[in-house]
Order: sequence, then structure tokens, then C-alpha cells
Amino acid sequence: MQKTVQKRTLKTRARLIEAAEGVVAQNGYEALRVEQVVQTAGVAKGTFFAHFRDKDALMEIMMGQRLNACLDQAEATTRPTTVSTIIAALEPVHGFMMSERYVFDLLIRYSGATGIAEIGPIATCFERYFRVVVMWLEDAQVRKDVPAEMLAEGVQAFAIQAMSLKFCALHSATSFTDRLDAYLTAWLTPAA
Amino acid sequence: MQKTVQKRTLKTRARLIEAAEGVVAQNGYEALRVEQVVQTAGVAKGTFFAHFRDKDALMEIMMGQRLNACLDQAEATTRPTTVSTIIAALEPVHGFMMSERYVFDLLIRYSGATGIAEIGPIATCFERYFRVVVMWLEDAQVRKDVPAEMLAEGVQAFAIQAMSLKFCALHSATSFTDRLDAYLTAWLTPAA
DNA sequence: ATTTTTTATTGACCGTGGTCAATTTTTGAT
DNA sequence: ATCAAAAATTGACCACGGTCAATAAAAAAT
Repeated sequence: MQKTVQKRTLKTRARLIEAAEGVVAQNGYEALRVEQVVQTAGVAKGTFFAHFRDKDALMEIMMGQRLNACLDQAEATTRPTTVSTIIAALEPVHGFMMSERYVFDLLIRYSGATGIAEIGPIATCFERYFRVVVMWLEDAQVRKDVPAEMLAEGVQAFAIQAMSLKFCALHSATSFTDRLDAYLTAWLTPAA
Repeated sequence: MQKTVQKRTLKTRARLIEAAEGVVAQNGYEALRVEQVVQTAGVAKGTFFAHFRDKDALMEIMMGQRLNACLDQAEATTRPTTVSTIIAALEPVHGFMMSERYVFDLLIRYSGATGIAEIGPIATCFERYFRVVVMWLEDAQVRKDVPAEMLAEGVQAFAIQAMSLKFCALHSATSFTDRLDAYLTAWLTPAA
């Protein structure tokens, strides 16, 4: 009982994603409407949902691609060993995450797997972010009383916290980079 | 040009919130439908939106109340001075935050003020959480090389991280409390 | 009291995400 | 080539949050 995939399926799917990417390029992620995507792609609405569970599933795919590209960039830098170089290396990733509030919210919501064995593109990206940071930290000038894995989880937590505060009217005084720098210095190289 | 508020307004608003609370008590937050709330309250749909900007605004009010009650509980404990007692004191708060995935997501989304001078009930609660933890940390057995304010922001960040991972299929092995304990020990009382 | 102005309520209507039985297209067997 | 089974597509339809011009009720002015 194999379910053969027709080549037209792949074509339709590609057309949908292409159309969606065009819409996003023009108006951003938040303004994307399924109706506009299917019209641009020249298919019926039902077709969209035959290809993607829901609108968020398409968002996950598109944002996952962008995130992976940003992570490629991050990994292409010379291996950072200090707090400030780590932050600099992650700049493309964080930049995209903060590009739109809608993007940030959606990324956070899907950063963990939603169901059992149901790990989506965004959760995968967060896992990759984590692994990259672990790798960097393993031979960086940081505290060694705690495993690199935990340090990396902390980096992620602090990055999200700094991004959150960036969107927050109350704490908009300090810049994202300055705040993250202070957090990570205290976390990775404690003085007491 | 004062806009006088009629007493019937307050009554209608109270009826709406009461109705909403009943619905939530029965089916949880996620299942709440505006239609059901207005039916229970015996008003028209338009009235709902004359009282609350949108459905989320009502959610914010209800969750804010619950959160404040949890924070009252937290503050009623004998002032915690160690990592484990801090975690224990915050248990009611974290418990509510993790009670439903929908609740967690919404809280995170509104944890920062959404607009300038537009600080809502949930953001206020997060501010209170922060203040309470600062107060505790000020005379707790923790590192002093970093201001208590930053330590408290870290506590919040790690708590959110631990809650996120709790909802995540990948990392469900470690319990929330154990994970948060490890985080906070490393953050508040570093050994190197 | 009567009129005017302000405030609150109403419900028909809209936008948008999502569903599903019916239809069309493709595939594979004969 | 023909036909039956499987897969993909369609579009009318639904659910639900949210809007707004019309109406009703209350408060203020006369």
C-alpha cells in the first residue's frame, strides 16, 4: 500500500510556496492571506489545505528556510570564542527573529515540538541553534563548572528574553545587543 | 468634556466577565467562544466588543486576575533565600502558567507591553513577578557581582525556558522543577 | 416636562481560516 | 485502448472573531 506521489503534486506545492514567498516579500509575513496565495498560485483554496495542515504550517516552512539560511551564515563565520563575537555571529539569526513581531511570536510558539514525534521546521532550527552554540562554547573562554549544553540553553533563554524586552515599550531604552551582552557576560563568565 | 459612565455599563461588564469565568471554569481558556459568553451574559455580540477591544483583552483581564492571586500566594510565603525555596514559592505562579498551552502562549505574547504607554494586565503581572524576585534576591545567598535586577530578569528567562521545554516533546524527560533548579543554581550561585 | 446631547446596545454583516463531499486527473492492471 | 482504483483538486460551505450604522436608553440642558 504505497501512496504514490504524483509529480503534479510537487509542482503545485512549489507554486504555492513560491506564491507565498512573493506575497511575503511584498507585504511581510503578518499580512499574508491564504486567499491571495492561492489566487497568485492559480489554485483553489482547498488545495492549499491539502498541502499544508494550516496557514501556520506554511509559515513554519518559510520561516524555517530563512532561519536555516541565517544559521548557515552564522556557521560560516570564524568560530567565535568570546561573548561579543558570539553575539556578532548570531546577529543574522536574531535579526530575522526580530524583523516582525508576528514572526517573533510565531517562532516562539513553535520553538518546541508541538506533539509527540511532531517536530516541525522551526523546532528543528532551534535545535540547530542550540547545537551550534554548544559547539562554540566547548572551546570558548567560558566557565567550565557547568556543561556546555546547559550554557547553550541559557544563551537561548537570554536571547529570547532580550528580544522580548526589545519589543516591550517599557524597556526599550537599552539596545538589544547591549542587553544581551550584559546577560551573557554574567552567565558565561561569572566573577563570583 | 468628561465622559460619564453609566452604572449599567459596569453591570454589563461585570456580567460579561462573570459569564466568561463560568465558561472558563467549565471548559478551560482555549475553548472559550465569544458567542457563548454573550449568550450566557444575555447581551448582543457587539456589546462584548464595546467593553473589550478584542477577545484577547478579556483573556488578559481574567488571566491577570488569576496571576495576581498566585503572586499573592507567593508573597505570603516566608521569604525564600535559597534556589529551592524560591522555586517552591513561585510554584503557584508557574503552575498556572503551565496549566494550558494556550495560557502559556498568550501570557508570553502579552508579557511585554504591546504599545507605547499601553501596558496591559499581563505585562503588569510580569513586572510584579520581577519586583518580587528582586526583593527576595536582595538578601538571599546569591552572587553579588551582578545587580539583583539582572538576576531577576535571568530567573524569569530561565523559568520561561524551563516551561517551554516542558511543553516540548523532545525534552520531556527532565521535570520542570529539576530543570529550573539546575538553571537557577548555575545562574545564582556559580562555582567558577 | 420637553428637548438635546451623550452614552450604551443591538444584530446584520464582513473577513478570513479551515472543511469536505463531489469531481477531475493520474496511475496501473488487463 | 479500456477500465478500476488511487490521488489530487475544486468550490460551496461553516465557524468564529470582529465592525458599524441604526436604535434605545440615560443624562444634561432648556
